[in-house]
Parts: sequence; structure tokens; C-alpha cells
Amino acid sequence: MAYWLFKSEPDVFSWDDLVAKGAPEEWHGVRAFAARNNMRAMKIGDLGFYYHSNIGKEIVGICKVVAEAHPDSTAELKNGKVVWECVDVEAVEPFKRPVTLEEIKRTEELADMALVKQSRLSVQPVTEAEWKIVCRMGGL
DNA sequence: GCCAACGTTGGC
DNA sequence: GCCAACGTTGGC
Repeated sequence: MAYWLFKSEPDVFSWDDLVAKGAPEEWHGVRAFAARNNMRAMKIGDLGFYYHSNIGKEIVGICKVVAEAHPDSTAELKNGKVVWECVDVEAVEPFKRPVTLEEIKRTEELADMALVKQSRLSVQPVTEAEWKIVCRMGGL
């Protein structure tokens, strides 16, 4: 099983919105190849952190992949072909306390996280070691 | 296929 | 609100 990190601007679609929905959410709107390729690599059951960008700048909970990559219904075709894809995710569990970007930057073992190194990438891989450390920081 | 220009993201 | 970083687009 692999671990990931999903970024969302909370004023567009927040963790609370995902919880309130109580159903799978299509992770549409990603328009970057690196992020799309990460989604293509996902398998059902993979877990991901849910990160609030811009507002909060913190990891607030854990979600899970419930559908593998499929065409993004909000994207236009290019020359009749699908370019952008997305997975479906569902809320699993909130952090007892959010883990902020600032804390992550202060933590030596997390200095290599994509969140720090490639701040613009909206769907990122997370290593198992990073996953465990952040979960502990989040009170899980 | 390269690379300059442009647009967007996201932290500060 | 600014600006740096970086990914994409499009001309050549």
C-alpha cells in the first residue's frame, strides 16, 4: 500500500466538506502531469493526508482512495483523447490536532517531504516513514 | 525537440 | 497583495 498527500484550498473544498459529503469525492481539477501521474499510480485502499493550502496550511486528516484513476469529468478532451484523470477519495479520520506546514518544516525527519521540496505539487507521494511521523504528530 | 514567454500556485 | 518557483504552452 502507498501513501499520498492531497492538497485542497479549504475555501473551495475543505476537509469538513468531504466529511459532510459522507460519500466518495471525485478529485477533479488537477491539471498538472506530475500530479496526474501520481493519481494513476494509486490503488484502491491507498491512504492520503488531506492538506489545506493557503488557509490553515496544515494537514487535517486522512482520506482513502476508493476508485482508481478515471477520466476527469470536468476536463476537456484534447484531440478527442482523455488527458486529465482523477481518483475518488473518502474521509477516513481527522487528526486529533492539525499538523502545520511550519511544524513539518521544523521537523528534521520531514525535511525531504514533497510538501517542503515541491510546494506547488498538488498530489504528492508520502513515504511510509513520513506517514508514521506525521500521524504521530497529528495525535493518531 | 528546445526554450522563452506566460500563467498559476502558494507561502509569506 | 506580492513575488518566487515552477509547470505548461507554443513558436521556431
